Amino acid sequence: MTSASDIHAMTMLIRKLESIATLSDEERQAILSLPAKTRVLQPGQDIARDGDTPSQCCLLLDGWAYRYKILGEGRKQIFSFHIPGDIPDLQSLHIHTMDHSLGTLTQAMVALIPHEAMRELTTRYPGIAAAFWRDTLVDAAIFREWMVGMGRKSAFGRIAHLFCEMYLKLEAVGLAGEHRCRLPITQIDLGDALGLSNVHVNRVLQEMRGKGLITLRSNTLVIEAWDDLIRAGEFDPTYLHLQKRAA
Amino acid sequence: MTSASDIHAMTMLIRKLESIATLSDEERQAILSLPAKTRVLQPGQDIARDGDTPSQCCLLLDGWAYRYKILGEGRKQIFSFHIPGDIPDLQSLHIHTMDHSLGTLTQAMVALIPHEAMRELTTRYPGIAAAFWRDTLVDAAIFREWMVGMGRKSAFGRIAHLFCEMYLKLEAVGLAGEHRCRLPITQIDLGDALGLSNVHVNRVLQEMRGKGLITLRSNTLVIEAWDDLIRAGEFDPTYLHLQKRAA
DNA sequence: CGTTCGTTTGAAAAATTTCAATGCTAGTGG
DNA sequence: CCACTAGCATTGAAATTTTTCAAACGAACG
Repeated sequence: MTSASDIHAMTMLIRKLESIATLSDEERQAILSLPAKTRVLQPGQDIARDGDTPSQCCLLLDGWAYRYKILGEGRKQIFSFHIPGDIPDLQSLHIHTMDHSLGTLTQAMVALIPHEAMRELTTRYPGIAAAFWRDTLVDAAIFREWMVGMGRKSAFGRIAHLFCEMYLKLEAVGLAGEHRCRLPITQIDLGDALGLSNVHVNRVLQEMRGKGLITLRSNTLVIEAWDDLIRAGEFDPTYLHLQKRAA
Repeated sequence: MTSASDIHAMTMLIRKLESIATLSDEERQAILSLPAKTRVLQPGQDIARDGDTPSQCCLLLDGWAYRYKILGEGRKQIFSFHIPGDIPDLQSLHIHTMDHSLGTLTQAMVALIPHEAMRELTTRYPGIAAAFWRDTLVDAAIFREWMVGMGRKSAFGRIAHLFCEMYLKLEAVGLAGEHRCRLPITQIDLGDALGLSNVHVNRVLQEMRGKGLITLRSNTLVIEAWDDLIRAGEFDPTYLHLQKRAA
């Protein structure tokens, strides 16, 4: 189970875990020997659906994914955006029925790891279990931060906050720098994530551009005024619980 | 460390864990021998504060607690309400810095369990670790459901949904029945939890009363029309991941 | 070159907040 | 036992934010 792409897959996972936890050599080795099948997925494809009972976890190697739930009357709520290194459905290891869906935003490469292998690994290495557990806890901390936005911040503040968050998450795995990153999220998605209409998102983005805070064109975000953006979003990176701070 | 109240404490914890997971006899025994100190707290007292680095977990034995974060200009976001059996700061076991606060809503009795003891227990019993992990995952599932409300539901739907959720959570630990439960949450708290002004909460509650859905007086909630309330809140209990369904 | 999907614009409508005052109730001290 | 207070609930009116609707525009793709 160690084809070239599988080794790449597990290296990616180790990098991600080490951005939020510490691993021993033995633990790293154990992760490297996890079995996995890699797959390439098209944009807009579902990886797991609300109501499913998956038997494997999905490690995102390349591209973007997102978690969401469809309500009636065309309403949709997006819970999170995921980038390479993430295991967006890690929770399925202990929560057997999906209470939301997971899909791709872009073309994506994923590694599928059987739950059974993950359970063996976590049973045998409590330190790895703790690292995975911690990952799901950071996930929850991000949910809380989004709740703060949806509950108590203006549309402007919410969008600003999301931009700061995505930039730092990307930077932590080496996919962003110089206040510039890829952001393959439509204004409709942005609205569905932040609880806004796409029309309003559009207007707020224009306002942000007008104030010289950002540039956002063809899926590329450039943060022109980091400090101002942070202030507008009342952003404090503590909740990301990154080991090496990158703000 | 096995005074009468400590045994009561761990029995409470076992009951809670068994509402969402399955434990073996040996695991139950191990939990019963956890060390703990019980404390009585006054209403409105903080158990842990944003920025703290706690060294123990708090098992709620009696009374209500809640998690929240204070923003500037009098804004506040409440993330969750907690009832007996919950460990509201279980996450502190793997996330060392609090990114929000935990306080009491009513007078409360808590059992404090050192992190060290929790770590030993979870290292030695992967099944218990999995149960605790699962508990934090359900916690996250509830956050997601609140996000759906704040992002995509009307004030009416959000409040209805919260009432359904709290009722089922209480019922699962034997603290509610016959569509009636205690609810020591002010209209201000309700607003801070759901992202609404207290004034608007008040108006929506009147509307709910007018429609004969609920009665809410002196901290007691009576759900007069369960089916209608579920429909209004678009409530589906799947996300609570209770073992014994109680809807 | 025609679709399709996403962005942009304007105008009107709706939900919700804010402000400011008043009422209510339980607990406190006299 | 009663007045007093603090915290919560309620009300009305005006202001604001955000949504909805409807249409036009633009870029990418086959």
